[in-house]
Amino acid sequence: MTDADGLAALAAIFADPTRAAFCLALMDGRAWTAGELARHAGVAGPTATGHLHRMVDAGVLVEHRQGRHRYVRLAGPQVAQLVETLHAHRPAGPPARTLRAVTARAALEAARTCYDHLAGRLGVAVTDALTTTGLLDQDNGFAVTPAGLRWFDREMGVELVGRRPVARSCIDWTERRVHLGGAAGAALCATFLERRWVTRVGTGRALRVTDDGKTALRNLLGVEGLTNAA
Amino acid sequence: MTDADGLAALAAIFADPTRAAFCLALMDGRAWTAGELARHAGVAGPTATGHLHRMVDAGVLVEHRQGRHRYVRLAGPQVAQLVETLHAHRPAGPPARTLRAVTARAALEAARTCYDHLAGRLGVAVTDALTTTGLLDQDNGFAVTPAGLRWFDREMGVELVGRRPVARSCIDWTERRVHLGGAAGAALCATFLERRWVTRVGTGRALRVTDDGKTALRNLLGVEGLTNAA
DNA sequence: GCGACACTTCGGCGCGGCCCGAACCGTCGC
DNA sequence: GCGACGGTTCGGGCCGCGCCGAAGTGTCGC
Repeated sequence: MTDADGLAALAAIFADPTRAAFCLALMDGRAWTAGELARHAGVAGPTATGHLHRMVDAGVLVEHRQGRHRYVRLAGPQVAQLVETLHAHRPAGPPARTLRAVTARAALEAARTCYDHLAGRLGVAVTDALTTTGLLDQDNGFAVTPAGLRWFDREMGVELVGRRPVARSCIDWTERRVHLGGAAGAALCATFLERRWVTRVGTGRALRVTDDGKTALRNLLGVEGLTNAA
Repeated sequence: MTDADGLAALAAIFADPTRAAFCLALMDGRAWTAGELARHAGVAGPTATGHLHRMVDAGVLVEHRQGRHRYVRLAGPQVAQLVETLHAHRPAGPPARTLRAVTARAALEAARTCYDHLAGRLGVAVTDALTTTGLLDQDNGFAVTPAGLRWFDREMGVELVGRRPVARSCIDWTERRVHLGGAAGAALCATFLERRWVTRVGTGRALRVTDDGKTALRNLLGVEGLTNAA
């Protein structure tokens, strides 16, 4: 019976619309302040404080106090994956009605971050391109080939060593296909942002591929025809 | 915001200890009657009825009425996987204290069903043995090799054709390793039960490997030293 | 120091969920 | 038919949770 209690306690963390909104916002992998989350979810300060306490106690979030700010972020990739899984299995709601919602959805489908790596059509396209030479599908994830290691080192300036798993697969919420996560995915995403091949749109998870980025993706990976959101 | 609502609504289904207990019980892949579930979870009839209605409406369970009985089972492998994921990520409770709980846990760790296929040390051992010849680790699951297809046909008397995915990987809750799910895993489990290589222990998910089973596993797959629960 | 600000604690309100007992409805066995 | 039985519906009690406004604490900028 205690097993069921534990499962229920974990599920309860995500079973409130406000806490779920926090989680989805934090899926961009960044640390948000309590106030930002409160405004994002449309609740008052005290309400956000209570939720954050509960989520930190449950180990779903970690906090980092700095001056008068309280930053929180997802506790790790396992949590991000759990959120993504729940998100993918959630009953499909009615399609978006307002223009604002439609364009936001389209932007997310085109390109976004999934915790700390690339997702959406962009993420899947990049992963597919890498799979031809640098990645091997493997038990429960990807393995980076020696050629892939060299590619990351030369083209991305990232040496993939040490901590495991270096590559993890993540099922995409909109595409329903796997894309690259893990340390390699995070490094890729960080490099793309650093070189301004992609830029964040607004405050959410959506990304926009820059002109430089389109050129680079075509030359480096042969990825074509990435359309932005309408 | 509607995204968060959907995620929360799905999580809420699992956020009650009684419903969670139902889900864990149903993880044996069989159909249970409302009364069985009520007794198992220690609640009264009306309470179980209410929960089952809610879970069926949410699409987590499917029901099948037969005479004065109402049978329910998990709606599909996706739901089973979601439950298994939540179960794996749940905060580790205090270790079992009573002798009864310890032996029950040990039995589950040794061998059990995971929805409709084999799990625990038995499931992992069988999967490992098959991986040497009959299975290939692959993107998001396993692929059955031609040799594997022949093996299933000749040794198990099962022709794996048609519906996909024929093989799926499932992360084990106790072993933290992948094991064989999908149609192939289900066929394997069904054959093992049919030939009485394994038998169900009590009413739960636990399995016991029979003497016949030990012999067969050693001869067929070279799997040794499967110990039963204490 | 002294406001402005981010966050927290406290108290209280109201909704919704979980649970049960009692009564009701269909099915099964005789 | 007529009990026994599985399941359901109804009604009501209860507790927990989510929410906020007001007041308090610590930090930053001047």
